[in-house]
Amino acid sequence: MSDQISVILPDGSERLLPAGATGADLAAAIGSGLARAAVAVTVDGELRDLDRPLADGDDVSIVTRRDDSEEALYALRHSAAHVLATAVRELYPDAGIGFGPPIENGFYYDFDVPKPFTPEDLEAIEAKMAEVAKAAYSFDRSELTRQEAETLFADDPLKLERLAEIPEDETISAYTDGPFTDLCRGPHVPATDEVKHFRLLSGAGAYWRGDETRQMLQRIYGTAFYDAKSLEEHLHRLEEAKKRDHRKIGQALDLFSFQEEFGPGLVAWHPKGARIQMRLRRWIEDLLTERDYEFVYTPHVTSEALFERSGHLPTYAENMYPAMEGDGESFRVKPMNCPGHTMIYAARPRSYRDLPLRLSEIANVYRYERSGTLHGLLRVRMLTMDDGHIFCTPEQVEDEIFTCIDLIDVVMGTLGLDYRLDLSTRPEKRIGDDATWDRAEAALRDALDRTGREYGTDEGGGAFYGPKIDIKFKDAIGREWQGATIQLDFNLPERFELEYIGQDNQPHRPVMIHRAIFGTLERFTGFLIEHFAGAFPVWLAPVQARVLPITDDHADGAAEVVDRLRAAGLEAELDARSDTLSYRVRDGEMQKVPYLLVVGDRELEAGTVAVRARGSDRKQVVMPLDEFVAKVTGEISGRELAP
RNA sequence: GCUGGCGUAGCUCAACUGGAGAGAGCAUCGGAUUUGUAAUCCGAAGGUUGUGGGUUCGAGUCCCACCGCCAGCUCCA
Repeated sequence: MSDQISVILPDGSERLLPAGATGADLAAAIGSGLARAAVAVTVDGELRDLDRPLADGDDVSIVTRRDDSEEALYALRHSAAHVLATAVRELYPDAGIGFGPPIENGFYYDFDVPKPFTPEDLEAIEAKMAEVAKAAYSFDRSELTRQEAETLFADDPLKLERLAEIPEDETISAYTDGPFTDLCRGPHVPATDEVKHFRLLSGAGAYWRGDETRQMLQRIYGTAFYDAKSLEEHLHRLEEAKKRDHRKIGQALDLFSFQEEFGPGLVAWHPKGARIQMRLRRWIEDLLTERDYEFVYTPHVTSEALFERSGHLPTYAENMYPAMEGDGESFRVKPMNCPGHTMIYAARPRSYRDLPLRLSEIANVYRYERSGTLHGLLRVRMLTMDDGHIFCTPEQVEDEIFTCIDLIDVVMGTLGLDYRLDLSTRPEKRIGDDATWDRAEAALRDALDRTGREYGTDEGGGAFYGPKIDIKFKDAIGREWQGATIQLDFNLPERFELEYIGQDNQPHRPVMIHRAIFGTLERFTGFLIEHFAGAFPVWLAPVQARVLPITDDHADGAAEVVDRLRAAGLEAELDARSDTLSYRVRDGEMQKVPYLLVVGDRELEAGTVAVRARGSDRKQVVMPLDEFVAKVTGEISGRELAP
């Protein structure tokens, strides 16, 4: 064995190091500044501790606390989780130790303790963490035999369980920081004093291994950064996100309500919220009409037999409202539209000439979601799907998928949203033969390739009845949302024995595509509220213009302006309250009205309006009323992101 | 569904360790004011303290059950 090794740096250059040199040694060899900033390394793309030896030929990159990379934060937060566990063990020596991974924006750790942590407990733990951090314990890695590990964690049943699952050929490692040792794959920052800027955020119950049949542990969530400013910014973002909460804004703007009298998860759309719904609905209906969809209506309550046949009752019953009885028969409220649409397909013989048959129904469906999962508009029990099903030949799948993605692109583009596509392929448990799956996945891939967009692949993430494409998009503050889905289905055509007569005069089985663009109007509206923080572009805004007469003398003139706006199709209202103009301007701004039109002597004489666009402070533009109408109707018909 | 927390006027929040008729701001209503771009003044009304039991001389406050909401888990559009 040579006494020197050569490693490759990110710029492609090679560096000679003594055999046994570590990442820290490499950093020191490059420069003292780098050595001080280094927290970890990546070797061939894999994140590792700084103090592990490098091997000849390794592709090494130093991860520093300054580069704010995902890797750097990963190592820090993973270490912060250990600091948390160290602190908890100091305060609660008998606490069982579950998992403590870094997660997006932070970390958590699960503990087995007899009593949940209170906010005061969290404060005490946070204080203890600061002590642990200050003590600057180094994170020491040790590799253990299975035997040693079992001895070491003999008192920790959760760790033993985890240990038993580690494959024979995998190295078992543990990390020690001061008084605490944890079974852990690593890597970590060099020492606990790197964990300076952290905050514990909340505590909550979490099932061991995420399995609801297992015991519940107490999870503590926290976050950590390398510098105080980033931590502050993150906490500030959390505050901002709270202000955007659609439940708060929905209340403030009088868009919708949830009331005990309706029942959990059941939303009542007030007039202003209903306007948003209506705009979205008309928009998607127009888009679908242009794309040769046919609109259908199917019963909201149907015989239970339909859902027996579709397979929903055997597999989906717990998400369905209980049966209601009548004339000795059982009926169910529909949780999905697909069985109904399938029946429409099956209502008469189909020829290949009829295909593709594109059916859409923007209908309310009801799902009996578990009570604990309900969440504002984002998770409800009455939901309005912009549902559609395409029945087509296998050869048509690619074109149809492409058209669906293109439609999504139009919708996302109009709203100014960046999105990404993910293909989910065949899972272990599935129906249909491999040839069918091969063809289906290839069709989805070809359609995705045709878009020219990048897409991710989730191998094995498809539904048992077919592969799918998911759309994820980011909102104004960087949060990712699950949006549209396009799903291939071999199951329902099978169950309902759907057929079409092909060119060869033989019966064939069609492919069914489920797709929703918004997903549900409820969730999508909730998303839009948070994305725009209630300040909708004028085409979506529930009130598009509000007219403010300066004094009572201008009220009649202002009312005429309102009439004129309404005649032009705008949602306009008059605010002739006897409060000061300032007061009414403030109210209009708080109600997020896109345009406030002030009307006084000057305007009435000249036939103009003084336009204050939302958020423009004192800047106002005086323009002829006709010009304003032309401008805004243009913005509305173009669905512009204005003002 | 599970674990924990919370539930006071339309909204946001007060009410000392259980102690007299549960207070305030905003919103609402009435009056005054007639306003030129983010809160004019005065007044009034508004609550069986989520619901139902219980403990107590006395319960918004303590106990139990139920309902709902919130956070998280699980599930998911």
